[in-house]
Parts: sequence; structure tokens; C-alpha cells
Amino acid sequence: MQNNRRFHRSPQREAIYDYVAARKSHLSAEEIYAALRLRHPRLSMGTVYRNLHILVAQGRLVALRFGSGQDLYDARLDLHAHLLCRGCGDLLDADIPAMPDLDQWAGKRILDFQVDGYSLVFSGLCKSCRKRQAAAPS
Amino acid sequence: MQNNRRFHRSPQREAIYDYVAARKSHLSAEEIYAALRLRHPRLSMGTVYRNLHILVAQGRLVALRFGSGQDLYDARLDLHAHLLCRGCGDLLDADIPAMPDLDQWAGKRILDFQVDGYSLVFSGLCKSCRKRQAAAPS
DNA sequence: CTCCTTGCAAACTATTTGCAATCTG
DNA sequence: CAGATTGCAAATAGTTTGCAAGGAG
Repeated sequence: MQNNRRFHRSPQREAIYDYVAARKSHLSAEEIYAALRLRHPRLSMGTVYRNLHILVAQGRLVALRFGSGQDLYDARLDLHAHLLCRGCGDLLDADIPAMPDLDQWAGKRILDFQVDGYSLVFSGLCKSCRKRQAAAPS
Repeated sequence: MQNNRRFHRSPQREAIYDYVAARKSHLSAEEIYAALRLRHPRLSMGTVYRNLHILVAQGRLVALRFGSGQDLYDARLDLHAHLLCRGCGDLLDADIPAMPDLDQWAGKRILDFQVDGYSLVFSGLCKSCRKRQAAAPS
């Protein structure tokens, strides 16, 4: 995808963006495809993936790549931490207070590496996985 | 993989562990396979993957899942931050000082989620990608 | 002996790409 | 129109799994 292209509008792309923006959280290409297929029966996975890349390139969506095998897309653009459950693989938003320790690095260099952001994922167990583990200890 | 099994020793598994431990950083299954194939010509990818899972389960290796498509394996067990280059996808260790802001959350709960660790990845541009970008601005 | 591990090949999951037809600016 | 976008299908990358044979405890 060359970065000097002029994007045309397309109903599919807007539908994808609108759907993610409405859900405001962590959707996989598969989920988006399944949901939009109800209204756009001829939509294809190729189109979903291509548009997700474009939306990320345009800065309208953010891609989250950790945890399970699939990439997740988020319309929430502010930098925020996530909670990843080791039990069920669920990914939640963590609205924790700002962390000066972390933010001090923005714009600085570490080992000749120009830092411009970070991704912070807490791992642990969600409520239901904690219960399940308490019930059936290994 | 049931968690109550008694592991047998195998030359393949030890070779995989030794190789990752010697390189001390971020190896993909593919790289490990390619390297060990020179000495173990009959080694298969299936064996590499199965053993990487076992080594992680045994706590001898850590799996890093972010950035590019492939999982990377690390024999360095202490919790440390990483640097991910947006340009070339390279992943480096970041030996930055402890961060009380972050460590305060260990053992605590956020939204009924029991935190027991975190993964911190700084993103940015490495030295050579910075050069390339300066040479050919978009 | 029992259960673990291996190599091989086939299966799978997530994602990407080539192409001709169609739409946008 | 030029160039972007689509649906479809085929291709790819990374990883997982079934199975029969061999190995460890």
C-alpha cells in the first residue's frame, strides 16, 4: 500500500469504520465480517482486511496485535492500557491513571531508538477465570 | 497439553532450549528450526513448536507475541520492556530502570481483574529506519 | 510396560494477493 | 478517464494435529 495515494470513499469502508466505532472495542476482522454480512451480503473478507489496513493507515482505527492469534481493531485512539486474561484470552480496556514513569520516554531515545509511543498490557486472570481456577485447582 | 504430565527428556528439546538460551533473544520457531536443522537434519517444525510450548509451560522460556505475525521466544525470564521498530519490525530489549508507576499494580486488581504481570513495548524507529526515513521523506 | 516424543504429512487459522469488473473524483 | 475499490478465489504464513514408530523412565 503506497502512502501517497488519494483514497476514494466506499460504503464498505464506512460501514466497517462505523461498526467498530459503535462497538468501541477490540473487534476482529472475522467479527466485523460476520456482523456486516447481514447488511452487505456480498461483502468479502478481503475487503474487510484491506479496509482495516486503510483505516489504520488513515489513523481512524488502531490495530492491537497481542494475545490470541488474531489482530483486533479499536476505534478508541487515545493511548490506554489493556488487560489480557491468561485464562480465557479476553482483552479489556484498563482505564488507569497516567504514568509519568512511562510517559517520560515519549520523544526520547533508548539505545539509539526514537520512542514515539508504547503499548502496555497487564496480564492476569479475569473474575470468571479466577473462580474457575479456585474451583478446580491443578 | 494436560498440565499433570511427566516430561521425558529429549535431545531435541534440550537442543532447542540451548540454542535459544545461547542467543538470549527473540527467536522465531522458523529461525530455531533453520539453525538446528544443520545439526539435526531430521528435525521437524512440529517438534520445534511442540517443544517451544513445553519449554514455556515449564517456565524455561517466555513467548513474546506482538509485532509481526510470528511468536518469538526468549530465554530471558525477567520482566523487561521491549522496543519495537515501526519501520523494520525489529524487536530489541530495553533495559530501562524500574517503573514504580507500573510495578504498583502487580498483585492488585483493576476492574475485578487480578493483575500478575505486564508487557511493555515501546514503539518507534530504530537508527537505520530513521536514516532511511530522513533520506526519503513521504 | 506405559506414556512421552518424534518425523511426516495433512489440516487449520488468520491474512494477503491477483484479477477483471465496477465505482469515485 | 485515471486510479481506487470490490468480490471472488487462490495463495501464503504461521501454527497445530493425527498417526504409527521409536525412546525414556
